Amino acid sequence: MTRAETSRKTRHEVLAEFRSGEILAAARRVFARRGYDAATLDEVAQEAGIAKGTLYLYFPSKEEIFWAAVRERMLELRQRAQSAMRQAEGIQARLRAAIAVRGELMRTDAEFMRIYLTEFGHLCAHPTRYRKPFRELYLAMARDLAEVLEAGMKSGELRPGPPLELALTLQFLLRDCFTARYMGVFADDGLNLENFVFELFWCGVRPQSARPHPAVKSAAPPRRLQKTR
Amino acid sequence: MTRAETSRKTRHEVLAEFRSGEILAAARRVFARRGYDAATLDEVAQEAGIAKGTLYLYFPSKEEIFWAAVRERMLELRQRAQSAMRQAEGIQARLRAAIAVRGELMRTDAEFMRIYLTEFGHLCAHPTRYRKPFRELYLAMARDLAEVLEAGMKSGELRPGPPLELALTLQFLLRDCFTARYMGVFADDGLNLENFVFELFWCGVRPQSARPHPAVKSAAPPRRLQKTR
DNA sequence: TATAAAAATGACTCACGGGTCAGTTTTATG
DNA sequence: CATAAAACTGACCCGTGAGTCATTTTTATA
Repeated sequence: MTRAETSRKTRHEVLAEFRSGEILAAARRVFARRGYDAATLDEVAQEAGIAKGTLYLYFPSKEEIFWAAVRERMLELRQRAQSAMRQAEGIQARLRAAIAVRGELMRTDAEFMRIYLTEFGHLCAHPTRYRKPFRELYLAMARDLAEVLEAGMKSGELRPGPPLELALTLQFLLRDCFTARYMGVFADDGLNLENFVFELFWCGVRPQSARPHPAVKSAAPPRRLQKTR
Repeated sequence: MTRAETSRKTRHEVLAEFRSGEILAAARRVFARRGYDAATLDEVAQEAGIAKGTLYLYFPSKEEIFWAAVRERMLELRQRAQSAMRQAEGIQARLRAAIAVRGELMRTDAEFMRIYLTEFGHLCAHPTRYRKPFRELYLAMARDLAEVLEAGMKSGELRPGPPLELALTLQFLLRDCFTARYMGVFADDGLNLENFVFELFWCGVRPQSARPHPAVKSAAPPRRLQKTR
């Protein structure tokens, strides 16, 4: 076997990869619509335009399909966040970059977002085969952030605190605020979510100057409590 | 029918209420262990020490049992939070009181906490019969908090900002941090969760004095990144 | 104690969906 | 084109669990 042959993917492998990708995309749509438990593999197969049996040529079980669909996106997210943070300079810019990458994903991949938002609790808490790898990936992203925070604390740009816990907190805030926006609880306009989260994380709510919370457009007065919607 | 008769509960009603309570408590234990979907009514009945058919004398469906079990505790939580906030004086004390009440529930009712943490996403997002009332109750609690925040903004104790969004954010933070603690991701010692959340919400992470983040015990140095556990 | 009403029971039904596999179609090869 | 291998199909199998109801047990009453 030549070098070229070992490094190049065979026609079969390329096709298999393509098909897997299609299946995972279809799966994300269905899991987003129904949630993990209510989703059926019949529906996933239909969505992917193949027969149910074919799913089992590419994946061994429903659980594996789900986890593969989620992992794919999480790995991408981590990659992008890492490189965005590396490119930025200074603690503020790095945090904003990390936030922006997550915001970007939320905006562009509604299916993944919905899965992430609704299944997060189960992903973390219930003893499925994929709980451990999920936690590890989630924690790894938090650790990437925590390194930035820790560097900021050393340089004096941040006040000292527990870096990993603060990093997790920031990840939580982002997920939650996007959930809330998605659910229609957060105002749809006049509130830049990424800015809102950054500002809160950075400054908190107490008054330190006459400057208003920058999440509010200066034109608009502080919003009044809104009715349920 | 005399006045006394209309206001007093009959023996039958008292017993029925007691039995319902037992069922809901058993249901909370089972839903906490298994999650909504994996929980079976056979197990709930066994846990309650009754036959499955008996469940249906008190509740019409699995969904209703679940929602009744959750609602009961959420209503209690709201009551307690309201009265705690009313008793406290000043914005700081009121926020701390609201946090303390939630922390207290998390500490004393592990079953409810686990349900709340793991099913939150589904509760919010999926079109079940109980989604709307759940959202309303959750939002109502946020609005209670938001009123306090808004008063603080008017009095200048807080910088201006969107009150409902900030209130929701605080609720999110609390749930998430308790989830993290519960999952063993947050440090088990040296980190007072209620204090940590309050401080972050109040001050953010940027340096404003030499004072370290009070969430860290002064004796302990800032914690290093920890390995997955 | 006799008897009727209320409460409780648990075996049963039935729809559902994950997973299988014998049979069919497509593709690769000589 | 012939033939074998690979890919795909979907009807079927089977465990599961929500919800039912004929029967039994308990309670209230006269």
